[in-house]
Amino acid sequence: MKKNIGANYENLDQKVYQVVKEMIEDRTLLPGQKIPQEKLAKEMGISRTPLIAALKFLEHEKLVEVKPRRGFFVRLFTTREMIGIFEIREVLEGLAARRAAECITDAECVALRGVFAEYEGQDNITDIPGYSRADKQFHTLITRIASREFLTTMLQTFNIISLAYQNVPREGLIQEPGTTIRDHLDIIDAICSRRAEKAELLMREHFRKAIDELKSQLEEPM
Amino acid sequence: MKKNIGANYENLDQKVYQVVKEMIEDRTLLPGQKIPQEKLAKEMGISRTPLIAALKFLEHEKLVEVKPRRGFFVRLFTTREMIGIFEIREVLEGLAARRAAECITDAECVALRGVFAEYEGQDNITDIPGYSRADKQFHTLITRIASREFLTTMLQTFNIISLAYQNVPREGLIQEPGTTIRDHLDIIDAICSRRAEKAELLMREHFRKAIDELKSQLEEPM
DNA sequence: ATATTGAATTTTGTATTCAAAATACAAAAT
DNA sequence: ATTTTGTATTTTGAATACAAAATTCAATAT
Repeated sequence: MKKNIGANYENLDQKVYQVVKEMIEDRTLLPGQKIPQEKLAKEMGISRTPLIAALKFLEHEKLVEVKPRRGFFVRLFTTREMIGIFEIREVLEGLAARRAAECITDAECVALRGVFAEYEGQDNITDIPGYSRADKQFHTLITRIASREFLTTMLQTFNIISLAYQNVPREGLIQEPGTTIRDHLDIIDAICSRRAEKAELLMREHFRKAIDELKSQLEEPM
Repeated sequence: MKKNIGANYENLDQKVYQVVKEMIEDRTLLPGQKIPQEKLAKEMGISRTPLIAALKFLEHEKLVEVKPRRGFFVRLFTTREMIGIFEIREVLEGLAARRAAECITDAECVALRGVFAEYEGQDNITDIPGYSRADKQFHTLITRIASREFLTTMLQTFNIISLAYQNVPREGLIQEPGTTIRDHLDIIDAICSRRAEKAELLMREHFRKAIDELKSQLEEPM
């Protein structure tokens, strides 16, 4: 019998990919900035080869952009592009919410309800970083409960893009906590009571509000 | 003044990527098969470096799979995974249909109506390869009319996966032409009459039928 | 002062190299 | 006849090498 010990040996690419992704996420690498290959590779104690492989991955996720013969740059998104991204999140997370409602376990319900527990009933939410983290967790958790491989990969990327977007002081939140908390709790209720159609609908409405907000930030309408 | 001549010099990666993608699409490389790097690179007259870069791209698109320390393999999809892919296509192409209805031009309407023109009224469609090509074009065209950068990239990939799936004799079609032609024409009507909501709804229903068909092919239900 | 030129330097794209791991296969053992 | 072992061969992952392109920056011209 063949044992599978050490069968999935992780290669450097993946590790480097993770690290660079985090550097973009936590704004060690800033949007628009050129990525210094040699320097970064030296810092990480590796050669350019695995770094380039990682950057190619990130290019595909649109977190990084290549300008031929000039190098890799951290992607800078326009509001217009963000609208496109939120339109996709709208339908994809709508799907995730529906799927989650269809297959959530009781234990997962408890976890999901816990995410915003400390903000519930609070009439003026001031802890923006904390709320932002809860927001991110809310979306991640629903995606995970839906447990669809492809969906998860795709949404992880969009989540990062969304939170890295523009408004740094507001920690990436498009709308104010006071406005969104109600939506979040309603969505959680729909999912936990296994109302799939409703969960999808509410999630989509939730995103449409963010899209409207983004659209209002545009000079000319679309 | 600085001229921009040759500014966007294409690098090998992209060309190789295109070529390998086509090899998967036209089944020169078969699902499950290991990709012989040295051999392929030699055939194309390049080194392994750009080939690996291209394969990493394809890995991200899920057309190719890496098993660490054993190489790249053409991805083989299970019916269960295909269901996941079609669920995503359902909502994404629903979005594309809605967007298309919102911004289609008269010229594009003519083009769109042309896609299935030769099959309209035909009571028994026998030209499967031709219909399969029309089907692909239908989806591609709607996506292009919607003109959303991200959406286009993502759907291109799923389209290829879908058409490369299992049933080779049927050219990738999940359902029979006789069943789908009606759907297609209705969707085209909705888009051309600028009924965005309806277009999205119809497109989603269209996909749900394919999903049901796939589900019925499963041993155990989901 | 500003713009232009043209080395010197850095960085990129790709090939080459090399150790470590995987695979193939022949010989020996069960 | 099948399984196991040991060795040769191939392939991978990653570093290094290097020519071509881009950038920098000081010197010169406008």
